[in-house]
Amino acid sequence: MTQKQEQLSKNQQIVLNIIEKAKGPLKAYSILYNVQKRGIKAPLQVYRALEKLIEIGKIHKIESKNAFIACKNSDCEISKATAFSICNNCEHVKEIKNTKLSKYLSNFEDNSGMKYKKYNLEFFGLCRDCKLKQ
Amino acid sequence: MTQKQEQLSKNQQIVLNIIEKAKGPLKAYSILYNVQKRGIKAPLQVYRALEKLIEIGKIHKIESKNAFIACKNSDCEISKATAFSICNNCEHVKEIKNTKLSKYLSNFEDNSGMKYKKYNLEFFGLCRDCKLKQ
DNA sequence: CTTAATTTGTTATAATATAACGTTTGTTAT
DNA sequence: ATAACAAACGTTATATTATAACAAATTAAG
Repeated sequence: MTQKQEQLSKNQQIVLNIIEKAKGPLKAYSILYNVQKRGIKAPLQVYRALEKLIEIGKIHKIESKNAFIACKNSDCEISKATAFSICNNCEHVKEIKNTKLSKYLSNFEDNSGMKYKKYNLEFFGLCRDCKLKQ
Repeated sequence: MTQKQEQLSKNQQIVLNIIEKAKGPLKAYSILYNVQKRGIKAPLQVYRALEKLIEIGKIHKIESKNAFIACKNSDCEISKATAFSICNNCEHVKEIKNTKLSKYLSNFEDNSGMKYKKYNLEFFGLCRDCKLKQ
């Protein structure tokens, strides 16, 4: 077994647990509220944990929502290529796991010849449930 | 001539002018500072103009930077499909105009069958200048 | 004109995020 | 084991980004 086990610190583990248990993306201050019973008292403690967790690819930030979600893409150890679908109605967010898409985007080059190491894509629309309810 | 000329209000015009003259994306409070000589005094006046300008597709928000940039894509009247390249070093931001890319993304469907009306894509890397300087 | 809708001006405040500082804990090399 | 260094922690204060609420002024449409 060559699986490199990332050793998380206490606060990082607490914050990650909350995010992984959540049904959708969580906002920083909502995380803070949730972890106060576990000893984390200040925003900065949360933000520092979030920063680290993003860095190692355990979570992602949904930029359009300023919210944080656990990575479901087990094979993106350090996640530089992210894509999400976001329902405009119920706000449900799902990480998109699509090899064709990620290959397409990872290999994309614009006319300036600039090659990209990282991208974030956010799709917006209505999820199936919300489409039916309309 | 069926060109629908959007009639902007005074504040909207002021804010748009600043953004169009800028070399890169501007932050809301930087815009505020820049337009105070023209009578706009409060953040809300700026944010309201920004909201409208985004709605009609004159500007876009760069989510990862909380900054606003003029739309260079003259044919996306109401811009629901945006893509940007962002240099991690010099922070230069450029709107990507690439028909293949926008077609690919506009037609993208994930396995849930969800179809998207809107997307925002932000690529990160080193622009040519910064790559050479490294 | 007058009614409705939009935009404005203003004050206050909410929500999101980081600076700066010193302390503690964990890792690595001797 | 311990010195030296790096990473994480705790804490206070503050910076940055964004919206609520309300009344007045302006503009568009019938």
